[in-house]
Amino acid sequence: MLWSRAFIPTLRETPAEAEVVSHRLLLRAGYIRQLGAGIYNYLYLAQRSMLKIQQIIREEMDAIGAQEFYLAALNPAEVWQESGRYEVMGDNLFRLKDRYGRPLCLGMTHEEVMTYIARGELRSYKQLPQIWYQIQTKFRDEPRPKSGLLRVRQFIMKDSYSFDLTPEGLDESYEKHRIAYCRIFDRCGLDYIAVEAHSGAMGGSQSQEFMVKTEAGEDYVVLCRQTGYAANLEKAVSRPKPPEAPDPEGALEPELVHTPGQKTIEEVANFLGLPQTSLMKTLCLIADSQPVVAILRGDHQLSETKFQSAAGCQEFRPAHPEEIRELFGASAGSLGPVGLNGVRILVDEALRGRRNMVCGANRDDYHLRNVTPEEDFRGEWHDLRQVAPGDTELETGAPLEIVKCVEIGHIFKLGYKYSHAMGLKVLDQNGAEIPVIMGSYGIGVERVLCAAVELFSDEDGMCLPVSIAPFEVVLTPVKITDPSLKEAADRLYAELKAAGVDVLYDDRDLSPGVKFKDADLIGVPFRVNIGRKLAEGKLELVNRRTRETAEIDAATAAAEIRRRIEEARPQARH
RNA sequence: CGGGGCGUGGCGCAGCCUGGUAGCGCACCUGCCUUGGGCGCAGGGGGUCGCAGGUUCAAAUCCUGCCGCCCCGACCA
Repeated sequence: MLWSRAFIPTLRETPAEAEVVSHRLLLRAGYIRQLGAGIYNYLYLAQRSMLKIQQIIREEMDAIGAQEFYLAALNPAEVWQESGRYEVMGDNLFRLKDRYGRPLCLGMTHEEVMTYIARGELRSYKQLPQIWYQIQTKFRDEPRPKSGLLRVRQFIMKDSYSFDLTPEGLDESYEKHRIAYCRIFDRCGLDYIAVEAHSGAMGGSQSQEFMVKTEAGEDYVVLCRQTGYAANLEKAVSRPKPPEAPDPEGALEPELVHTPGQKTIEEVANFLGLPQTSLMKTLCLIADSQPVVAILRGDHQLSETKFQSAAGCQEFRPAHPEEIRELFGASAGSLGPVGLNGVRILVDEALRGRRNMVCGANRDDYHLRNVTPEEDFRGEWHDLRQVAPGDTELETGAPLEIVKCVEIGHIFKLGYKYSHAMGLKVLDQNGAEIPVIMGSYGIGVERVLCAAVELFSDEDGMCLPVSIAPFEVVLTPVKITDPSLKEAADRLYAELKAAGVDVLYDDRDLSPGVKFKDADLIGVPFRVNIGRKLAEGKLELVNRRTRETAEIDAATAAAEIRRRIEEARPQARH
């Protein structure tokens, strides 16, 4: 492509609304333009990168025997009503009506449609396993689109679905995907982490997310460098920091303490001269309309996802002050589990074995000393707390760190959720009807691009990996009006094109500084300067990421450039 | 949905408080000049001041309502 003919609207200044690095650079480099909140147009450069990412995905999916479909994005509501997700997805699902008033929605993922196809056509165990995938636009009415392409309302996703006869078969399909995902992200040149994940509203058992560490992310991952443990904060487990003070010994009876005006854990701890670790925190949640009480160590935070699974509820919210008053006879500053009847009590594992702690007395301005779980109250033991800084690895006690990440892919075992809901069954060897077991596997294509930009950029712009950059090399004759430079550039351009290299030829009559700045900004991994050294038969090959400059012979430049591009191309390591 | 901010040529902003001529930098067009890191000189084009209503002789500016976008929170396969 000739730069003089290409639509690459680079900006010298950053549009005011862009905060995160990838958003700023994608705008400045002329990759994307915004159309509305969470809605973007992908211009020439973005589309080239997106297509390269999709091609890598396609190759690796095909390599595990997956079959590409093209599915309807416009879905009749009935299909989603069957699975129950028409309600579950709430406002996140874009809904519309056709001219006759029939309800439709825009697909935010395609479990329903894939299951719909499968149940109509799959009849026999002989047809399994199957892996079907699509690379298509998804729609989600996000409550708050943000961070450029990282959280949007319309985006491209690769999603695949596996259909197996047995759980063992699902294990195989899942493992195939895991390896394919590693290969895809390797080939896209990303540094990523595979972490244990919560399977959330999708339902299912085992689940892993592929994460890229970046400040622009919205997920937190708990990592252990020594043991390799890696899990989403939503599901991570840990060994808590030990209590700061020993518990009083002995079989002491609960004792009322007057604590006027002391409501928060911090206030009560200070008032009594105890560390927060000697207190119990009592939270009241309304889970699927039923009150549930959660007891945690004073310094710990409730993990919402863990609470939800422990309570086994669809949704929950903090109780309102009136509800708390009615249940406990006290307000939120003085709640405790002692003497509570008829309410489910969930107790965090970190309190197991603790004795004679402090909690609220269910009487305003009073707390109780010497409260011991299992003796003074009973509840169901669960892991309820969120991993906190300073916690250590559960088994080994090795240090943990918590890092901010963006999720680029997610694989999980769905199990029978959709086959049951929608009646997907096949006949086995004995002629008996058995439900099909499913898996679901997604990759956010824009997020792969964003993650690459977040990972590889500097003050001048992007430094994209060769495999997903819109061009592999840019030719920059320093002075296009100089016939000898132009002639050399023309020839090299023709040779590179003939060699199958993705080359952008900056044939614009602009000062070299402008051309260098533009090339740096759009992130092409190699630049060839054609300038003063040409008289000696030399060109300069500049590596965008390292800034290393090599002199190469003009005569054999095309072959040399090609060699270096291939050398720089990220390889699958799995 | 709660809190905050912003809407003025393509981009970045000033002007608004204290009503009266829409302005600056970049980008763009023409010509000359220049050519190894966003070059110089000269000339030029482009704006319903987010929308609607109100106050006023007069509104970008004051008042009311609405819309849009961004950020924080809530939310989120």
